[in-house]
Amino acid sequence: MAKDSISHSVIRRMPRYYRFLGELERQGMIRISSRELAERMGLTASQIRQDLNCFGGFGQQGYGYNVTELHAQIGKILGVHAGKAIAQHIDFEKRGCKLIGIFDSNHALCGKQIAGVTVDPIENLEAFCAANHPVMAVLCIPKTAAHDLAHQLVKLGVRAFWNFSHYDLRLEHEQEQIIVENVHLGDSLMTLAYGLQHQGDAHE
Amino acid sequence: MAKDSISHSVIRRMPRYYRFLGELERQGMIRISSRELAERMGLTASQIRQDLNCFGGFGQQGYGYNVTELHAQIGKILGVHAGKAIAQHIDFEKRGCKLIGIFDSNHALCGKQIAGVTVDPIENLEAFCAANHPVMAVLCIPKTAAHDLAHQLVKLGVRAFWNFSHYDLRLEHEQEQIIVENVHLGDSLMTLAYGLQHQGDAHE
DNA sequence: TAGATTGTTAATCGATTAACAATC
DNA sequence: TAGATTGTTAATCGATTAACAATC
Repeated sequence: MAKDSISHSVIRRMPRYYRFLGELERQGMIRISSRELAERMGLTASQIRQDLNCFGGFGQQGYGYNVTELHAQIGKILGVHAGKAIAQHIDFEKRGCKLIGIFDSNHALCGKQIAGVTVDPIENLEAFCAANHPVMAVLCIPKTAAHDLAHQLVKLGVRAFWNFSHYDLRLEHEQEQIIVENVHLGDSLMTLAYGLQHQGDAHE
Repeated sequence: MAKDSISHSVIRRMPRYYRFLGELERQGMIRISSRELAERMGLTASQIRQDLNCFGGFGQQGYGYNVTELHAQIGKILGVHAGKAIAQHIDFEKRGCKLIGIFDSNHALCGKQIAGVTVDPIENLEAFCAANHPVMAVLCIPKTAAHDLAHQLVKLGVRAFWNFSHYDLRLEHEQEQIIVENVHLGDSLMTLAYGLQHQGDAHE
């Protein structure tokens, strides 16, 4: 049975299960045991069973898990709707989202097409939100602008932020909860650089 | 005193300390206590002191930490060399790295400039590596190509991978350790979408 | 010196792993 | 039925927090 509240570490692992199961399904695999999935993913079988049982008993004793069904179940949990695999790098639709507008303050970019969407001047943002009620915003802007723009967007009804500015967004709203995923690619790069520098430090 | 091996959770937090301290320094702050830094970063003072003491005692009892010094120390730990703030979104130099080559299999893109570097056809990759000995590679390619290209790059001497393909790279090398930072923006987006769907689930 | 705040040890908490009864 | 493998409880491990003596 689904628990009251799922820990963040569990949720963060779900998309990875989703990816692996999608791949296995594509390869024609019908069933898989927690032991084998664990091997492939570099986890323990226990952990996989624990994780999945946060959401429900998707397996069958003596058999394992049906790949297609488990993939679909996790897709449902994560809110992935049926969607065509169209776009390029980040396939929004495949992940249950639809890219409906792109804005830039640099007018030289406006009018150009990105992933099938025309770039609009930032001045049109307010009218666009009033007309289309977007629920999520992707911020790829300098950190100096991130705070103000995010607050403006909250006023315009945006409730989720995928934030790539080098700034830790923390947003409040009286009525509703605002959710933020801060990506920080710079931090990721520095973590990698640290590893590079300390390569071979660990004896053994 | 620096510990033998630092846990990954600690290392992942260091770039964030680095960012915050850089900002505080820029604002002219001279000293800061673990308590105040904790408040600003949304952590506990204990955790900050524990984290920093993995690398050494940078503070002073009764005083706190010198912002500039601590920032510099963490920069040193993370391997950030002096570097001019030039490029746009990901400022490699600011993070101790230098972008020296970009390759694409799409010949239409070759010849164009990105962040001051000319895009080369992928066919030139091998000659480029022989001449320049790059130590890190950033992979923004379809997952079908990631595995093979990464192995080719290991043969060409690359020892660190910043991997954006939707594929979990795991690389081995007899002599040297290969380090990989798998980014998975798709997973990040799905985590966000989950939160959006379950907004307000948590009572209170 | 007295007050503040670190560095560090001990206690707590949460997440991962192990074990095993339930059951397909 | 016997074998396999889950779902779930208990044990372990690691990370975070609390406490406090050291000391600036």
